Amino acid sequence: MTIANPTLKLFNSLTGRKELFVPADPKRVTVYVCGPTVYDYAHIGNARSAVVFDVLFRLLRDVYGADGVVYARNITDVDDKIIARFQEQHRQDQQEQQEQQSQAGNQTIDQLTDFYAAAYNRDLAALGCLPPTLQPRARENMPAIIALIQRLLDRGHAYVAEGHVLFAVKSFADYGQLAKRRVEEMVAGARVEVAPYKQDPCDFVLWKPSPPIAGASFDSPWCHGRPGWHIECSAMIAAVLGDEIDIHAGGADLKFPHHENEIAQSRCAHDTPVLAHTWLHNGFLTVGGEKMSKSLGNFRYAWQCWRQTAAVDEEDAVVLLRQPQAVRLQLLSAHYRQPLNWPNVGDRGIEPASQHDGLIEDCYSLFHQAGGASGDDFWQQQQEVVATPDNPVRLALLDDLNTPLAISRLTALYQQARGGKANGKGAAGDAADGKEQALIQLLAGGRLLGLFADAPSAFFRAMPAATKDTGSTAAPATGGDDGLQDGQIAALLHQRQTARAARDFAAADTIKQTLTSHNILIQDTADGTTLYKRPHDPDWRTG
RNA sequence: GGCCGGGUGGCAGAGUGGUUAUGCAGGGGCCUGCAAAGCCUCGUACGUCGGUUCAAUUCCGGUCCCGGCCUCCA
Repeated sequence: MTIANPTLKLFNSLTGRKELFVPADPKRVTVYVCGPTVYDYAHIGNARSAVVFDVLFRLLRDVYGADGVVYARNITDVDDKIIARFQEQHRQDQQEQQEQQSQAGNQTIDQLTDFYAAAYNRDLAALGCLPPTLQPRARENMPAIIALIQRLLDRGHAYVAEGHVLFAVKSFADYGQLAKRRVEEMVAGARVEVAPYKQDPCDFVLWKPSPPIAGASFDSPWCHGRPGWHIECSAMIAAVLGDEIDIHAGGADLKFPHHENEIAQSRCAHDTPVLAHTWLHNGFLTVGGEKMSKSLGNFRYAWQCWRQTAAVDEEDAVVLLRQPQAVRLQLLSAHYRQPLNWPNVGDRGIEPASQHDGLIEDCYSLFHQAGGASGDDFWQQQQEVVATPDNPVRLALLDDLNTPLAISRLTALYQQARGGKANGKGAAGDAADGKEQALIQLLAGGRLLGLFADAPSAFFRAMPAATKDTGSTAAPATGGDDGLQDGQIAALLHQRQTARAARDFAAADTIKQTLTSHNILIQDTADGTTLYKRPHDPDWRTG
């Protein structure tokens, strides 16, 4: 595997600088991203993190080869919030006996975590995220977690107090390195939990006692209980990737204390100079300038951004409000380290169309046009296409994942491929060839961003009906099926032609309005024929 | 209080020591009976005050705002 142009630069939170990324082993680049705690659906801000680092995964695969990258994203299925959620659900079920088991009908904690883990993976798949190479779960790694805690005890970095096992922050000189904080400063103005059994206010829990709870408590050498929040990641990283990894990523709010504590645990247990060489942290989604969060209540579930219900039993019955790919592009429309403003939900409760919805559709139109009879031939032939080293989208991503720039480059490739805005310098002879190449690189560049996974025909079949802001108070169209058959449309168009020929424009426009009200778009052409299409059709039909 | 990050045209959002992305919205034009589609085109923005410089939105300093983290959080 040749490594093409391996000049990936990434902003490393650990050093505070943009650095050239150099993996320890180019044949096995190791990446760990903090995954979800599965007690609820992911909101769109959670999805941002996964989407951003999915782009990283794709770029690394491009540079180091698909087999050269190991990407682990955990599932946290042991957590106080999960227990709380389960008990709350249980109470509700008892209160509303007559109600049919709603979303999950989760009888056990196992079922609850499995349910939300599956929902998480499904939402991300819809957003075009590749499955991670590995998806370790906390509960399945309990022996590794316990062994790691024991190791920290043996090495004098942890102690037992009143049934708890605690990490001794004082035993680790570099504590605070990632967050760039000093322990004394934190304690000073601090809101750290000062428990009497802590040797130092900043010490944090590795293991805590718990009464037996099916699926959420475990035996250990110290007491029956469950692990603290941070130890699972340390244990799973070591278990599936190694003691020292190349990249560790997550949301900016995980930097402290979560990642700081991971570093302390892992480095003290393994006696390593770093846990990860490169640390990446993504910024938040904001709503009206405020961080989107569950506690503020200003969040949207990811699925709400493109479908009406979370139910997925019958895919065909699900009404798409928007293309999930367009939601993905919107998530990538700001640089990952910056905050990204998420528009307020409109009166009708649906996500406003983003400014990039049109680009996806336009690109697909080109693929479809290039795709022969089925419309999919081009897309099929280019299944294995990769970006050239100088693909402008690729170059933008190599510079610290500059996705906004990449999107503008995508737009330029689209213009080139379509032959419009003749700023393409390939004016020399091979204009057609240049367009063809641009189209291929448009597809390849888009795939680096995680777009264009669907075949054109499938994409257009799934197109939501036009819900352009018509000011109508009616519910959004539920699919654009309007009862008008092709024959009826042709007849109406014929009538309109006749009226136009007679210069009876009032009659002609009445017919046009009828068609428009049925979501049929029409287009008169220079040769006198009239074309029409429904919003989800890729091509104009002759009428 | 400590530590980060940011203030760019109507909105969103890149970037750069001098030629000033991109998208959305908007204006004008071609085309059209009218539209649609397409094409062409326009808007010279960088919080504020100083400094460095031939030249600063871009570098430095002050200042004013805004956001995040320090507690569960992507």
